[in-house]
Amino acid sequence: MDLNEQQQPPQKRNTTQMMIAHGVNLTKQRRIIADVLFERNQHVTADQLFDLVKQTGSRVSKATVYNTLGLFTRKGLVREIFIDASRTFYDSNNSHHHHFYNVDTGDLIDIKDRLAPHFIEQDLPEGTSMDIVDLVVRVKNIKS
Amino acid sequence: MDLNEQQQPPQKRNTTQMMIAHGVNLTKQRRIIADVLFERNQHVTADQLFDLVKQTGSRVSKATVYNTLGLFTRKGLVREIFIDASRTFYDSNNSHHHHFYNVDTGDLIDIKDRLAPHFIEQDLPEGTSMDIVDLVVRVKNIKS
DNA sequence: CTGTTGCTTAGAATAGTTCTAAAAATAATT
DNA sequence: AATTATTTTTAGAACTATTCTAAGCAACAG
Ligand SMILES: [Mn+2]
Ligand SMILES: [Mn+2]
Ligand SMILES: [Zn+2]
Ligand SMILES: [Zn+2]
Repeated sequence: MDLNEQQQPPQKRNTTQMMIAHGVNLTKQRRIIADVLFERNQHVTADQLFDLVKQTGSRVSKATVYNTLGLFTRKGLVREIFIDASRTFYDSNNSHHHHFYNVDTGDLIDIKDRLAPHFIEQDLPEGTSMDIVDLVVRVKNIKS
Repeated sequence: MDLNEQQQPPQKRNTTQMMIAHGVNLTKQRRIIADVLFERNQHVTADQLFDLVKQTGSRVSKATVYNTLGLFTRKGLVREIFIDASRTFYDSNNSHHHHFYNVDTGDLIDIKDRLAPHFIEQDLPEGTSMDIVDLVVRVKNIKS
């Protein structure tokens, strides 16, 4: 339902370095957002992230949270995951991996290995059965 | 951008039979919608389907289009494909397959075979390169 | 008929997201 | 430093896909 802890050990990342490496200009608000977002591997909605920032005592507008998530996505710092029309998650773990989404609980958790879809069924989370495999390969035009 | 023709030959399907087989009660509006939707394999948004129905001269409310697509989805007649927060497509081909989505053109086309994601790169549509593979395995709780 | 249930409908409401336009911060230039 | 240009933030309005509401209609059973 809410934030989903990840299995990987939470290695503290240098958010300043990350932003510079990806060509993101540093600002006060972006630092705050990045620090909260990359504190650990997690899947958060824009609204959840907005709340998390608030909980640290810092004040960042919701518009900036959206703007920053969009920027981070374009720059490759985070991955957008579209679960349905009203559930967009941002994945602070930008490495290549896929997800289990539990339609009953709303849990969104990582698939550890790059398993072929046909073999995933063997490794479902405890107490769950396969619902639907949604694979969308997004391609882009080769710029000429 | 708009409706994407599919590669498969459009075999006319008996929509009445389909609905009965899936436990959908027959109504005037559901027949109209099913006839338009299953006329061929296609990926349509609710709004596009609403327009298509209008073009046949029949009048069905937008609410009923949404209700019917929801019902058809629950009964397994169609598949929902969530491309992003404002793009939900309904696939009139409910057989197990995946999709290429072109982020530049908006084209949504079928992936013919059940390829493992790692081998898909070899078979991209002409003039496109891989953007992102979005695989979400939806699981559900085993009811006790 | 009469009541019950299921279905359709218009329009209102919801909610996630984007837009707008102005202020603030930051950087560049003289 | 002072001025100018650029970027960023912000509150709130606007947008839009979808869902909800509540009333009417259709089908059907008793
Ligand atoms: Mn909240
Ligand atoms: Mn339209
Ligand atoms: Zn993840
Ligand atoms: Zn398809």
